[in-house]
Amino acid sequence: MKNLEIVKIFREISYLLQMVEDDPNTIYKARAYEKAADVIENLSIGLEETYLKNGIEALNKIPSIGSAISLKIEEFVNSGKIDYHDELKKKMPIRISEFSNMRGIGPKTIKVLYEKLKITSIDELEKAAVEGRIAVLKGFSGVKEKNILKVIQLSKQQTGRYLLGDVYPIIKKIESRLTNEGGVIHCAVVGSFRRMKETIGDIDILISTEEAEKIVNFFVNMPEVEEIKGSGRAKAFVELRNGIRVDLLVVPEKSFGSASQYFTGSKAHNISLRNMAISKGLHLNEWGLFNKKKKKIAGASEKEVYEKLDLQYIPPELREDCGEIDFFSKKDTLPLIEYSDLRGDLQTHSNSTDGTMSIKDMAIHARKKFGLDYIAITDHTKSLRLAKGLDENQLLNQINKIGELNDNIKSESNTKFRILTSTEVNILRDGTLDMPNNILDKLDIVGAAIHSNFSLSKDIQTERLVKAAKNPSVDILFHPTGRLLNKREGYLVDIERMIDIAYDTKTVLEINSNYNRLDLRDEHIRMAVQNGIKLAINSDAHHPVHYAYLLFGIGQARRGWTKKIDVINTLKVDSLLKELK
DNA sequence: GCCGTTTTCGGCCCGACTGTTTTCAGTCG
Repeated sequence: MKNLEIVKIFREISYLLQMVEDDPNTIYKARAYEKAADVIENLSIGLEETYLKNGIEALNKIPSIGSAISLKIEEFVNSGKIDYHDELKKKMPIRISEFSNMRGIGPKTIKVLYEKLKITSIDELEKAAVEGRIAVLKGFSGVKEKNILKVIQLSKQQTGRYLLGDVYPIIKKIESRLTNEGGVIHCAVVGSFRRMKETIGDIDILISTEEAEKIVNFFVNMPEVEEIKGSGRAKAFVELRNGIRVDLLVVPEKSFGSASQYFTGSKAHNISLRNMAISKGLHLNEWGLFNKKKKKIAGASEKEVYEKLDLQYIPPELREDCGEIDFFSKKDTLPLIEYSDLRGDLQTHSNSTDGTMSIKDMAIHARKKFGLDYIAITDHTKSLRLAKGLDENQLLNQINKIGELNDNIKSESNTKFRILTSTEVNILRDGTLDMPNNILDKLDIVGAAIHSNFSLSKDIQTERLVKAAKNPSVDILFHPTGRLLNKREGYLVDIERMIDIAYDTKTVLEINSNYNRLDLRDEHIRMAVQNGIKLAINSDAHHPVHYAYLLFGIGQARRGWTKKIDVINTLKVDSLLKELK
């Protein structure tokens, strides 16, 4: 995938332009490259493939990519570099990647430091600050010099983005405390958390109150706070002991909707929305939507803000400026899957293999604590030795055992809860399965997954999955790309071909809800749904508490524009079984 | 450099906070 390489180059061009040029109009050129980088980063198609297949005109059709930038993409595909980028680097030979993630120090500051002190790297910057050569510069001071040293320390221990599931508990704890504090009218955690992004850079909290000063003070003095980064009348920024940054915005209740819209983002969505307001002669900011006479016409609720812009309410998970504004300006409706729509879970594990609870306990928790109507027990098969995978006889025994359990459930509790017989059958290197079809066909439902040989070439890996999908016994492909967030890229797979084959063979693709996986990812989900693929949202629970992960899977599904009807485990169990191959 | 329901030229999101510039530039979200 060349996309991310191009993104990096365009970001560098943007940064360098802000340093090299003094013309005030250059900032717009820089922003154009930045915007193009943002768009490419969220693209589900490959630029190289698009160009090779349909030429430069196809690149030109991508929003924010015009004639000049598409030429640069063409140049990169053909030669692996962009001359314009190299020229800019010659003019300003600094290590941009070292500076670009230093909070509070931007291109203008770096430019002065390069011109006055010939600083080109973090090491040189640190040395200059330690020696006191920065404080004496015009426009700088001892305070700023100290701040630079602090930011350098921080950037050295950069933790990057946090997994949604990792920060979820602490976010809920802080939200609950703030909600219950006297004077707080409404409290909402917004930002990328509310958009259910798979990773979170920081935590954004919005509060409506008439006692702003008191609330800001309460916030910056919470026990988790390690350091106050900044604090004003309407905003405060802190860093927690675990390193996460939390931003607070405080507004009056009558602005809660517009502030919520503004603070939820994404940034790109907000910019598009504000442009839309301008085109209607209106003005949008966090305090409200205003007309030409500066009279406020919306702001108390988000719904009101969107409606006054002639839009339907846009769910937070969709606010990425990826076509949602256009879509919701029309009368079409999008019956997105809701967080309460799942009736069952089609990947769960018991202590027969690498789970930690009995089948019966997994079932009881699913029914009583999570309100599910059915689960499939998908223990691993024999070739996954690490997980004590089941062989043919063990699997046949499990089928009998589940039959008995189902009978017991029926007679004991008079409920319709059902345990489905299933397995997570291992896909071998050549695409065959480690369990014969005559055994698999005795199961209610079959999931197949790759657990080995991750480094095969894209073609071979894709054919391996294609072969599994073509197997008439396989109903679902589990965690289809094998990625582990922040840990492992996943194996190479031609996602478009996989979607084609899934369609032809009626194979369901999984959205694995384990927050370390979230696989399929959002753009691929959207591509699958657009192509009529059916999905299953599963927890991959190895313990009953893991059923809670379904929340993250549904969030991811919504980010991929998934409708309730796209997801087979929103069906009643009988209808579900009829839907399968 | 991109883009078009006022525009193929002339616009380009917008407000808060910080620091030291007593009026604003830089940076961020």
